Amino acid sequence: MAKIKPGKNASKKDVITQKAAALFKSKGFSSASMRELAEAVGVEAPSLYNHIGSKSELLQAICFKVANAFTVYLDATENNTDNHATRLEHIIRFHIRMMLEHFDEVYVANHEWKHLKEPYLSNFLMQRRGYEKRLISLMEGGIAVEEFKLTNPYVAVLTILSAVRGLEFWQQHKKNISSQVLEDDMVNLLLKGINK
Amino acid sequence: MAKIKPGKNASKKDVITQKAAALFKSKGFSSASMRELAEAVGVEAPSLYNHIGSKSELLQAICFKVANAFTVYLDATENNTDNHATRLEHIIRFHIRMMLEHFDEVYVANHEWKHLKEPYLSNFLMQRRGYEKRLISLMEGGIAVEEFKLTNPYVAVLTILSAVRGLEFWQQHKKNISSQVLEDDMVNLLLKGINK
DNA sequence: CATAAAAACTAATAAGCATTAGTTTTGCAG
DNA sequence: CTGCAAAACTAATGCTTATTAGTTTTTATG
Repeated sequence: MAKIKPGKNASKKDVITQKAAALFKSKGFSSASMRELAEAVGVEAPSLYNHIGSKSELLQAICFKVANAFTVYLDATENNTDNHATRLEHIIRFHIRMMLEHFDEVYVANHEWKHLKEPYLSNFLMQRRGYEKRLISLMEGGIAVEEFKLTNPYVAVLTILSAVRGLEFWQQHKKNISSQVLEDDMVNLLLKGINK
Repeated sequence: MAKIKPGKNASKKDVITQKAAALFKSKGFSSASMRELAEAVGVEAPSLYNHIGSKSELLQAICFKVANAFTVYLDATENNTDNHATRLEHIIRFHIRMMLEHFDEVYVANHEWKHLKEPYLSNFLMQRRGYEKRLISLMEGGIAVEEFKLTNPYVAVLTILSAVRGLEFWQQHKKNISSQVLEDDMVNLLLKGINK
């Protein structure tokens, strides 16, 4: 039978990982079986193991790809000289676009990280916690120079991250409202509430 | 061996359901086993079936208990004569308190509803969709009478619901910040952004 | 104290799971 | 066109799962 044909830029492993993200999203990591994944890929289950190490490894790849993307963007943001409000806006817009453009993977990283095995679970949580702390620092800095309203920075960061995460529910209505309008509307809503 | 002792107001089934909510929250529905649940209850796994019908039934009970609580509160809210902003504030506060006081069950309803079986899955989604629509109507009404800023009502409702849902991440910091402060801060943040 | 129901127990079933072993097919390099 | 490595296949293993059956213990009632 025919081999899995890799796309132009995607290795076979990448194809499997992408299908896994879609499957883990729709059924959850634990309920998703390797047989189902194999069927989505167009192959028998044991054949997958010519390309990947284990089911867990797929979850790891997805979660850390997402986590690293956010970390890298935040690194870049911290190294520029925009004011706090502008930097925050860029970060929010990046979150929204990640949500819209890499929906399956972001969804899985947000929902299924619990099933990571040690030491990956701890690593993931540490990275996530570090990310939050850096956002909180940005918020505190903006409050200190009076770019943002005086408010609990934890609550503010939570509210913003959670609101953006909520886009996972909006996927269904995608057709009724353009991505750009959605992005602008949500950014406005969040910033006009926090900007002084 | 001793039977499960029901509390003053809680039947044995209620005890099992509460333990199930905690377990489903921490491990996810699919990964949680009836053996683990039995251990948490203090009994052997097959003994659970003297009180419940199946694992699925537990998930149904949890999800619909939560869904019904929200629906009942919204019914009451729609029958009073407060203005739109006040009604919205009450609803937000109710969501926050549900989140803080019935954390396990709300978390499970939010995260594990996917594993409901038909026809319960469809029922749940219909009820949820109906709830969202009623909130959107409230938002549209408030926009029409200029109590709320002119904005996409879908995005506004999404943002509010998602922000409140995000409290599931804040559980850890509970000790550092009182429930009342958290509630007030979050309500302020959400309303000052939406109120004209 | 006797009796009956409720609820616990142990043992067993059947299905599904990720993964490994061993073999055959495919496709590219020389 | 030959040979080798990559990747597919089939078959099998061992484990875990929810749930049922059948039996014994506990609890409440008269």
